[in-house]
Amino acid sequence: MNTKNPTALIPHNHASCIASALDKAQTVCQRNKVRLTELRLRVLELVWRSHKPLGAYDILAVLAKEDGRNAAPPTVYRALDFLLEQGLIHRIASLNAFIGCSDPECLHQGYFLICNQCGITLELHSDKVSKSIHQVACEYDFEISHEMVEVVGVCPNCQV
Amino acid sequence: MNTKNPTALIPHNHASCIASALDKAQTVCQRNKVRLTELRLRVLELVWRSHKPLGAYDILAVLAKEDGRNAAPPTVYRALDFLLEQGLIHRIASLNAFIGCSDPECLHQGYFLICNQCGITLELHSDKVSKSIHQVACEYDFEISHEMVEVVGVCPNCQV
DNA sequence: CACTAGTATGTTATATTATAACAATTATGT
DNA sequence: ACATAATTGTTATAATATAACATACTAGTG
Repeated sequence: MNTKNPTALIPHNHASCIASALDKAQTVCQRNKVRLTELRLRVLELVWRSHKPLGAYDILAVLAKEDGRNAAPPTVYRALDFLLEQGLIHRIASLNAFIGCSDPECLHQGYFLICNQCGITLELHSDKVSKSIHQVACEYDFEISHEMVEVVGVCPNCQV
Repeated sequence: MNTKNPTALIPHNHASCIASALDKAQTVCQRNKVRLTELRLRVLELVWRSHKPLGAYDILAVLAKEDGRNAAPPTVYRALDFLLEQGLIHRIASLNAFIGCSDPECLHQGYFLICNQCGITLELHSDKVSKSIHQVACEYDFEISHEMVEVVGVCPNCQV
């Protein structure tokens, strides 16, 4: 019953994914009146290199290898914190890793489908999921500030 | 619209929470033909000391202080892994911590409401949430193996 | 009972992820 | 150019987790 074919799961020109993400980031940062510095832009680009979540220390390694920038962890974590605050990336708690936000221009919760074979991770925006969570929280008189939904399984490409 | 009053959020005889959890654990382990050793039982008891998720190193500290057992991390992590496998506890990914499973006698996914003020964490079993997640996964032809739903917010007790 | 195979725990070392604290540098508005 | 704030650099360390191998315990078998 596959009714959706997200870009991440089909062959595509990924360069344009990256370009579009960096473009949107510029827009968002201008709107928010914050500075998308060279470092932050570079970290965002690295996060967007694939549709798989990327760890902070992986980013550090690329910065060292490709940019000759022997940065220490705080440098990367600060850039990641900035990108998180601006809604340009999400953190995947179950993987201690980060992934580009598919729609940074509007604030939202991200729900994720994570393939445990290939690592590709889809970001969903499901009203049904959102509503069911808010409803059950409401039943418990619980005031939601943040939702984390990470669904691990096997993507269609990796199913035998 | 508070329609539910979970034990964790109201004053209660917590000793009986613990006793009941340890009791159920015995049952589960007998059924699964696995050994609930002294250490594993003790770790489970510590996890059940409160309705707040407990870190592995907190457990280590209690073992050292109260039991004079100067265990190293692997000792605790192995006990935790065992308890996870038997479905006696859940791991809260966003907190790197562990909480007792409220209904270990049947296998299930746990959805959690986590209070960011007092730390108390409720485990939910919501068909609505479950169905919405499975439905959206199905739309993407995604085969679920594990769901993580951790909702952070403020519990009724902590609301101003 | 002694032996053995399997399970559980102990121990040492180290990997991985993340943050605190302070110094140096760079950008921005006046 | 100057003062201020924001950003990045740097050093050290905290917090979480696992690998690898040694020892001890348990349960079943002859």
